[in-house]
Amino acid sequence: MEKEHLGELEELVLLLVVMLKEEAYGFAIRKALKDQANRTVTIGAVHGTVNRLEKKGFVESDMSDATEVRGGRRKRIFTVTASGKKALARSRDVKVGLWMQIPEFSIGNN
Amino acid sequence: MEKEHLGELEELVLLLVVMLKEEAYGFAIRKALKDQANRTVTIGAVHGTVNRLEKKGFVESDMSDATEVRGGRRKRIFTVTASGKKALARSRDVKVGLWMQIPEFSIGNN
DNA sequence: ATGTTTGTTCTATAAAGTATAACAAATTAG
DNA sequence: CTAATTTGTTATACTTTATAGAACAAACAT
Repeated sequence: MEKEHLGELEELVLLLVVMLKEEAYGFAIRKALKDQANRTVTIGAVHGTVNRLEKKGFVESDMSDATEVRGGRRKRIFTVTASGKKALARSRDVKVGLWMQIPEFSIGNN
Repeated sequence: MEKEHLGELEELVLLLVVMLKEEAYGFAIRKALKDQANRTVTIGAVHGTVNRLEKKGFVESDMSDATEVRGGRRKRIFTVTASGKKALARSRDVKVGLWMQIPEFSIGNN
């Protein structure tokens, strides 16, 4: 329990997978990235990232049934694993720990 | 004001540069990384990172005078720039914003 | 049946992160 | 004085993450 840290985009994507729940698939993640994190990336970047996260065991994926939306084909839905949640909590704790030691950056400020 | 985001190690190193103040040089950053962030990296990794941060304008550096410590040669001291502080604040705001939307990860929990 | 929409997969390149070795200056021991 | 030791930075090579774009696939509409 010391290795495996999340890259910067990996962390954002993983957080959004948690937030999006049953709606966590490529395009939706990309949209959330833009809306919620002000981060514009291509769809290829998103899929590359979730694939990496899956290989690391931080998410799992399953194909959904197709919806009855225009064109709506099957989606690959991602869900966070227990290991993924731990990685997120660790990353958060490290950063919060550092911020708290810097008055200028303590949460709430600025 | 939208581009230029910090990598994961870049963010930690930049935060430590802020914390270490006049003691922010290669070896000290590496030690703080281990003590404060539980992150073990080689000294080459640290220097590569601060060099990148300097190229991006997030830190500046100056050679200090040699100290009277055994072997103590001149150190390259890094200081955060206004632009670096903004990048840190932005990164923090994005993450705090996401965490707050996820009860499970809201600060204080876990 | 063919075009449009919604979505994933593939491939290539750039940027970030890691490890190791080479180099440099100051200190101390002989 | 000069060798070895300590404290530190630079250089180089390699792997992993991040980015972009195009190719591909299925469902729906006409």
